[in-house]
Amino acid sequence: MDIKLFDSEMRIMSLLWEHGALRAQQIAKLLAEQTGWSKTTTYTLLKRSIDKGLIERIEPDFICRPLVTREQVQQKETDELIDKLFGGAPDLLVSSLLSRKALSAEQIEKLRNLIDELK
Amino acid sequence: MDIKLFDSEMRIMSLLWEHGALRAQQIAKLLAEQTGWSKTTTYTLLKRSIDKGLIERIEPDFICRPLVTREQVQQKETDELIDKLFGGAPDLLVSSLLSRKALSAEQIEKLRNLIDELK
DNA sequence: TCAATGATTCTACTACGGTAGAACGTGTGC
DNA sequence: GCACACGTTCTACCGTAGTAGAATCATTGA
Repeated sequence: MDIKLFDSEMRIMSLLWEHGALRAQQIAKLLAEQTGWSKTTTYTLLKRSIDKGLIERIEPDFICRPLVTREQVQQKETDELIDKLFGGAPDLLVSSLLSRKALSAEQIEKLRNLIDELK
Repeated sequence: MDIKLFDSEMRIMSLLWEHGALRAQQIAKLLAEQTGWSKTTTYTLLKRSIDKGLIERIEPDFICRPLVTREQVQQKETDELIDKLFGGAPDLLVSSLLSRKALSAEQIEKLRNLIDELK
């Protein structure tokens, strides 16, 4: 099970993470609204995602259940980014975010509390 | 200038960030050693990177100068990851890293100091 | 029962990243 | 003057993500 997701797969998984398991036809409907995809596009992507082990297909009714969690994907992709661009050092990513003021005062305060708890 | 880099482009840019401007032939030599690429592969990638505006070609001698910095790419890709997987909230990325113990005690201490300085 | 509508699958095109062989150009030592 | 070696460009193949039309299957209202 390859955890790296393409944009199209992310679209589908986001729906599943948000709503839990869904019927294929519902996914097709939602994605048609959200992105304008033809429903056959959605079915093709669903098939590929099932083949990749990202989604389980449950009969009857073509229910789709996610087999990976958002957290797993977050971790995997974050680690890849850190390896690729920050030489494997996660603190460099964090200090980059801090120093370019990507976080609000409240967010920083929350992080400070988090760090205190870790002690 | 599209700042998103593919793996192959990252290889080249990493060399340029590390060494500064380099001659194409040096890049081909280094990458042949590092990755086993044929030199024509390197030249193809160089051409594509130049066309994309990632690299400036300076004559004579086919000097390659990087047109984007590592910091720019770090920022761009970090922001994309945050949008794609953390709902645009950078603090969620950081707290994910903290809570899954991706950082050492010293790294956390450094971050704490960084946060203190920001106050 | 059967036509129509909607669900699902089959098949296939396009664009592009990854890769490199073959060809071409050019300077240099003999 | 020329052969050779190296630098550079041209051209092209492969795999696959993105996309969807056409065909098929199933359900249901008349």
